[in-house]
Amino acid sequence: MAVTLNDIAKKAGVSLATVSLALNGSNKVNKDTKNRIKKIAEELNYVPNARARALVKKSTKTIGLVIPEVVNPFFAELAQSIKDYVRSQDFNVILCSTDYQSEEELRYINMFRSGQVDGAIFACAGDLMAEHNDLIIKLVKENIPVVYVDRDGLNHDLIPIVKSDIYHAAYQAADYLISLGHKNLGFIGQSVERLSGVKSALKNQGLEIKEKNIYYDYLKMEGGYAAGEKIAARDEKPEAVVCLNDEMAIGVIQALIAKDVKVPEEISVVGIDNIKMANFYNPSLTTVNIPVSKMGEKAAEILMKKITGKTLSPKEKFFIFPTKLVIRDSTRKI
Amino acid sequence: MAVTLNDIAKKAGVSLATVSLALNGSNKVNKDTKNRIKKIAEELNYVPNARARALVKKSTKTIGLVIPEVVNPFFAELAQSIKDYVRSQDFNVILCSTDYQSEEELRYINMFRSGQVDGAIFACAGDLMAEHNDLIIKLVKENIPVVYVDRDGLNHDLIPIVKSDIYHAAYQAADYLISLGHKNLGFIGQSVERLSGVKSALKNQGLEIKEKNIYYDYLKMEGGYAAGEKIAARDEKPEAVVCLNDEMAIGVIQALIAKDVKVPEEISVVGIDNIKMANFYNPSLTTVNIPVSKMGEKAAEILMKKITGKTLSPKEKFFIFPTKLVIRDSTRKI
DNA sequence: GCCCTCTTTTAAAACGTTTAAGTTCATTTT
DNA sequence: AAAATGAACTTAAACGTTTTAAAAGAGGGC
Repeated sequence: MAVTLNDIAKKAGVSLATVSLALNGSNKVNKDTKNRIKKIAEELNYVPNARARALVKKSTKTIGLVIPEVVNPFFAELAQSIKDYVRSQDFNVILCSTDYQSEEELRYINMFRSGQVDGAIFACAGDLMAEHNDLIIKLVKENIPVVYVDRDGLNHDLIPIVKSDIYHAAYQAADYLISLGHKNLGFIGQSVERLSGVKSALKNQGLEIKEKNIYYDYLKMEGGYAAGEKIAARDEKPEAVVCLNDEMAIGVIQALIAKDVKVPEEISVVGIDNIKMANFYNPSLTTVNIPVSKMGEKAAEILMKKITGKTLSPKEKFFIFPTKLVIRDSTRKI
Repeated sequence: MAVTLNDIAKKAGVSLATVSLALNGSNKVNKDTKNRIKKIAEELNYVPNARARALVKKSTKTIGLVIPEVVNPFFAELAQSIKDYVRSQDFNVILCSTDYQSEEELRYINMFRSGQVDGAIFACAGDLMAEHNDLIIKLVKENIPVVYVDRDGLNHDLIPIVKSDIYHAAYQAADYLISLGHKNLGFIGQSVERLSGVKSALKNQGLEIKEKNIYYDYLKMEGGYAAGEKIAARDEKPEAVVCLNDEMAIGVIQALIAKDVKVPEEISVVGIDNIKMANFYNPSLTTVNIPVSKMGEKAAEILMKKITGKTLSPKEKFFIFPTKLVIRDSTRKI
């Protein structure tokens, strides 16, 4: 059905090889024949068969992007920026969301091994995925380059990592709250790294976090809401809370407001990420900016370098982005 | 480097065909040899080459999903639901966001023609993309099935369409505002279909929309914010506004609040879509639910039917989902 | 007319599968 | 004992490119 090189060859009265060479712009074929062939290809509405080409070129011009979910502004922005970069190099991205399921990630790893992609980016998947690190290293050894985004791996030579200083982000958030005069802080979410950032900011001022002010809720808005409800129900509340991310922060605020606890008058709330909504929420959200678009772009750039066989600078093997406090209306001075 | 059927064949002392048959579970090969072959394949860590398989099977087990942007809760949810469905059939999705650029869509159409996907879904792209409808029809005739989601096409036999009754959604929104006692309505966004829904709800009550209450701003939060600022600056404001989508509604509310115009006390605002944030915003947003996940799933289901050569019922060629008013706190009775 | 060189074209292998059409050999049928 | 059947396996073509090595042709110099 579809037009092939052979069809063009017959019509042009030349061999298939000449057609291939001509269409790929080889300078070994006569200019006139080249033009004639191109014209015929145009007429016949020829499109090279990507599947056949992939087989011989050993490349699909496609990368895999593994993220927990697209329905999450942070990952959506990451996906967008990665897609934008690779598209500029004529690559495509296969969307691989795992929904935080370990088996799903496994399925993707196996798919990658089959050569359906030329490389892959794995973004922050939580600790449960750590068990796959060995498999991913195997993948890399089988010549499918991988780069990590905000995910811990041991072997930066094999798997470059692009990350933000998430520990420092939490530190900045807590430190700012302390500077506003808050002493009794809370933390919402499960993240060892962030929690320890908060703790060390407190420690620097001779303060501590109370165990009962730590809420290990689910890392989405619903989780934040649940934590907010529990806080609202307490007599003696924390004065300010740091949330794992902006979505949780919004959930917390929404729950507090629903229970008539005023933000920031009664409790200051700060998020992490600086998603777009942080600026449009009411009250607008004080947060720590994570330059996710830049991170995505850098990760894509590094991956493309690996795919095209370029060598990486040491810095590119462990690329860390700074974070920045963004002050808005969900926090106030005591 | 990578293990092939041939390697296994040699090691097992059989022909390559037998190996292929055995691994694909054919019952034409002796049980013992089958097991022996499978064991060897396992030992050698064999993974079938997806590129080679794609060539002979004329299928990549991949579909393309064309959306304007991922960074948009509506499309993110659409993408997620589509991905979930096709994944259950062992397919993958290539993320094709156009950023509302017509040329980008064109590039994707050409990529699809090259056989890199087995089918594609095109989601609501606005009127500027209409020029591609003919090309997309050509694509379908070249045996790449397509289904539209909330996008107008003429030929439902060739291109099935899954949509929500967006006209009715706007009608419901306006009708509800009228029932609350509002007479002087506004509309924000560019959408012929939605605007006419609003107009006809008004007409039914002998009312009309004033031209100066229509704001043709850009369909994102920033656009909503811009419109909200303009409204806040007016002396005689509309009593209530219908927004093209929830994001715009949030932008409008944020601008109004920033200018000390109370929502809903002074102006009622209603959105369309019912994104997750609508429920978590403050005030929570009255909106009209568009069942985007269901739409995505249905579109994926229909596309898979076409890919696997099943015939569609007439209903599936034009599948329309009902919308539903969701009353929250951004509207109030006069 | 012959040898060289240079340009242009072609044949054929390769990529790694799937699968239709054999072949072989043991077993059953007549 | 010859013929038919059937199970188990193999051969080889096919998928549509790319690419290398070889062939063919065109001039040029002697």
